[in-house]
Amino acid sequence: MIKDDLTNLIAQAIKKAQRKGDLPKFEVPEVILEHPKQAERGDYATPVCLQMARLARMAPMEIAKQVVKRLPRIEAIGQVEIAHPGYINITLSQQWLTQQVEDILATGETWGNINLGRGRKVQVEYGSANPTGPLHVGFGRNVVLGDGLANVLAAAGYEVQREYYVNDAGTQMDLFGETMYARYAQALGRDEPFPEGGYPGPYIEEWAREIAAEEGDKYLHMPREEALPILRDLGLAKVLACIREDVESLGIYYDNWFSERTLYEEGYFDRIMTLLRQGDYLFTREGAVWFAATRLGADKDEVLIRSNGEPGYFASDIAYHYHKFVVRGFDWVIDVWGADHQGHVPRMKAMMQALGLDPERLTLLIYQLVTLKRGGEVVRLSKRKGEIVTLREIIDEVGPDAVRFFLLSRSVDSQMDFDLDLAKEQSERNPVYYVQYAHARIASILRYAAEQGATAEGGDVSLLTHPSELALIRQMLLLPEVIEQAALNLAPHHLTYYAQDLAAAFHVFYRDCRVVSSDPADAEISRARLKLAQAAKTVLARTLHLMGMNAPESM
RNA sequence: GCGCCUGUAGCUCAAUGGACAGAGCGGCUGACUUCGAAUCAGUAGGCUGGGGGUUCGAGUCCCUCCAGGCGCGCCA
Repeated sequence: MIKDDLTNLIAQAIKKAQRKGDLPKFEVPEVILEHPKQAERGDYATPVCLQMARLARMAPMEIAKQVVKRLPRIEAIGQVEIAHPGYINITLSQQWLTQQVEDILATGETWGNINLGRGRKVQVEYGSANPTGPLHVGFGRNVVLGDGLANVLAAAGYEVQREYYVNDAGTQMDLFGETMYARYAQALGRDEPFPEGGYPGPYIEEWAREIAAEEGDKYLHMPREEALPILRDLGLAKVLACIREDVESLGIYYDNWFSERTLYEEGYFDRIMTLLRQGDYLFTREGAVWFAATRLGADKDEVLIRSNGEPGYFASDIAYHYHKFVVRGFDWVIDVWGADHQGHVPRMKAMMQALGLDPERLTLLIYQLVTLKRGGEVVRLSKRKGEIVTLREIIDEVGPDAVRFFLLSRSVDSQMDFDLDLAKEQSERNPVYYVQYAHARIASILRYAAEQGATAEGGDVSLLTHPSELALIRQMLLLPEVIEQAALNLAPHHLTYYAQDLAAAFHVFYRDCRVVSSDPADAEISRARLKLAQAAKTVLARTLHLMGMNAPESM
């Protein structure tokens, strides 16, 4: 990536100036390259000479002179300027810029990839809701964020695994089983009472009716204790199929669905308990077994085995993460959590230490919760009453691409409002369609060109000299940097802004530059512009795909 | 009370400690007789919640106050 090249060249120039005695010896700070807000100042700028002023005890302008003197003029560098109070501004050469179009065309859909991850194995776990019903709308942000991040990390050179954690053990699962049993019995006409605290909602009744239709009434003829786990698992299969369908309608496909129950069946729970006991991290209080998280800096201790003998969720979490790191060997694990789980982060970090693992290898990515609105009014949800809005409803109402774009478009730290009416109302003129329109428009131009017998074959990209052409190329070249920024900061929302900028750059190019012309005199520039349009289509499609959206040929 | 997050244009939100704080929507004014007007151009709109501090330089870091969200269970 050109940015890295320039960064290295500047750092080398500084060191060379030091060796030659033009600058005093001091430790060179990290060279930061940024994009100046004013285009006249060039493509890249660095304030590094300002930072070095104190170290060198020289005026920043003078330092900059010495650095620029030692900066090799590679082909990509067009102009280098020193600006008050000590910035170095670099403008890319036009020749090099236009050549990048060929580069993009040759590389294709993988263009923009970088090697930040160096093949390290990272797991992104997201969407892991309790499998007791369809995905709630609140989990929309979770899966969109997790999947978008996974895409970004894959593009940044990590080996990524996408995982869904199936919470198929524990008391809430038993309660779900009792609910299924009651609904199943009711579906077959028996007057079975609804369990205390059971799961309301029409979908469970529907699954129970399906099971009754598929399996008949045989489970009513066996003891309730025997029928419960069977119906629980039949129901679980229905829920998981439903959840899978929900996420797949957003274009999300998991690599692995990991069952919590297997942690117990395959002995990992026992193993971590042994480990924790050996580390002296366990103690008993009031009949329960606790994890001494406060000994490792957490604010509270946590129950592992409740006084009724049942392991709590945290025990599973420890075994689960032991499995992720020790058994499966992930270098890095990212769990995507809503802000309502934020308080557990210190105990997760304590757990890593207790397992002898570097806490840095576990990232808990916390996003703030979504407020659902309809026409400016907050939609109040009551899980207890079964008044939930499902993710499915939102997808059906707004469309999968718009759901992904909107939910991805805010930083994780931003509490966001999702106004359904607004999302639909804007459907003509919202950024989702703005970006997709640009792609469809290019596709249309390329189709038109083909009809007219115009071809990019043999096009000379060095003819691309119009400011709008160069601006479009510059915008395309930013994708690797956007991917890097999104990967480093775990902030895939940058993609949504970049996509709009890229689309805008194309629309401006379209306004200013005729691609397919009937004038024979334009044949040469037309071929070059077809190359540019093709390249822009590639980069736009890539960006849309990174966001999990479709790149339509027409709309 | 304690912890985490947030407060930026009328609304929804961007901005790796760097130069004059940006975008979309909404408002106003313009542009389709050759490639898609779901587009483009122009314009109005800000003491970045208040106050201190660190820094050559702060929307960004620290302290404090105010306001909002989420936690603080032998639920997950």
